[in-house]
Amino acid sequence: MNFIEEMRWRGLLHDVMPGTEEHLLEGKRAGYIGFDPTADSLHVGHLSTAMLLVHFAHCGHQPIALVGGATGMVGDPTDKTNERQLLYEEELNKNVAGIHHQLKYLLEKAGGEGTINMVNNYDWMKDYTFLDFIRDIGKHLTVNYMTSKDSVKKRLEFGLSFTEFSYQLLQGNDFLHLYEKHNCTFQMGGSDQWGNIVTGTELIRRKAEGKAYAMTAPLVTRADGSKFGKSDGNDNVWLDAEKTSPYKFYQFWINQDDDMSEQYIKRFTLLEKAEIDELIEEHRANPGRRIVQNRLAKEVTTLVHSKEDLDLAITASGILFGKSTKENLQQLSKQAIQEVFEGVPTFTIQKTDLEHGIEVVDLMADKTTIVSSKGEARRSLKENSISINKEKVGLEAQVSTADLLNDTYILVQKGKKNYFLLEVQ
RNA sequence: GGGGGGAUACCAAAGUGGCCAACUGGGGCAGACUGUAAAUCUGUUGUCUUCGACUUCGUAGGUUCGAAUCCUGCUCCCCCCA
Repeated sequence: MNFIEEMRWRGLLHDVMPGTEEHLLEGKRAGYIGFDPTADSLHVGHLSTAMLLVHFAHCGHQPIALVGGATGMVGDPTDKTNERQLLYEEELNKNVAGIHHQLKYLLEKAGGEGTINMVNNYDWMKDYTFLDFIRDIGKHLTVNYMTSKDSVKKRLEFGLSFTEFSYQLLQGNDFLHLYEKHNCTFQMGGSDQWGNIVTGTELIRRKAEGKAYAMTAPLVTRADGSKFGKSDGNDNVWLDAEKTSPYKFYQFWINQDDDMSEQYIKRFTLLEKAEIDELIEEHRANPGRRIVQNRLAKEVTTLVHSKEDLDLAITASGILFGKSTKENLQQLSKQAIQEVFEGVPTFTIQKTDLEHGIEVVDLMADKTTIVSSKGEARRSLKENSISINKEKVGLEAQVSTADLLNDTYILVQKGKKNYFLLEVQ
């Protein structure tokens, strides 16, 4: 299958070096993407680039995933306005291990065992001495060339340490190394990586007198246009089930608006063009059924987590968003509740607190962190946004042991989408 | 080294002695309408024992019946001249 052609219809082709398509059509090629260990788990932003490798493998090529044990120590200045904080070695090692594991799992699940070649640039950088490096690598590139990169230029005005300035040399050297040792002639990445990638192909041309190719994909943005993930806040969607539960992960995809879901289904699933076209057509004919969102959520949750996690997420979503009532909830067994609400924030409260009834305000503000203050608790009650066991409650409402589901649980809902489970002891 | 300007809630930005828990915009959170969408409209966005009280306007003091607003020290930021 023609990889570039595939990328083109999926809307994943932002920039491509001339001759790349022909080069890839000549036979099986090795291509890589680098991931810096900025956290111990990948997030959806990484997933979008990781999918490039998945598609690459799917088209019959050899994917190489590089974990940046070395580059992570330095920090990529791209899209950073401030100098990056250096990571401690211990934290770095943990991050490398986490990311390594996730990438391997993901790629093998999508492409079969043994499809992925995992490398860590720390392995070839750790014994490289500074002198050797500046003589071997630094000699081939001019500072003029390096400073002309956008990632550097933007920072020159505000300051950029020599450390981060050197980042592109490290990434360039990675490409050179893979070219020489793994016959890797192709690098992919997000569109912000173009500068760093080109440094690599340039280095290969000058030092190894070889020819290497590259392509970048548009960055995934949220509905509001901001870039996914990285270090902004905790609203990131992580691949690690501990950080973002499969249920939440599933909901993330379900909640995408129409435009986004059409983009995402091309990017994040391996479905064929004909099938996707059909889904989109069906969806547009009847948008209320959210066909694309549902399929997207199903595919991605299965890929990243598992079929079992998906089934639970669907069951949970059905109960939470379907027309279920208090009676439905009461019919659930204790075990079913536990399974369905896996990953929903849970608070433990004392049974004695409930015996004589307790004001909902006190319950939410004192016994849990559903709201951050009593003022907020009252406000949300006035706004009519709080439900207990699927029934809206007002300011005066009280909760007692009579409200317990299965003698153990109370389901609190704030707004339409935020659920909390209270477990009585 | 000299001169000038600034620091206000999540962000931006008004307010320059009492009408200020603090205009306005963005963001957030919710409600209505919907399709768990978008757009739109509405409410809300310091804390509490909530028709009232308390704590907030860089920081520490002071003046005053009363200060985000005036004075002094300190810290940090920006600009201009050398």
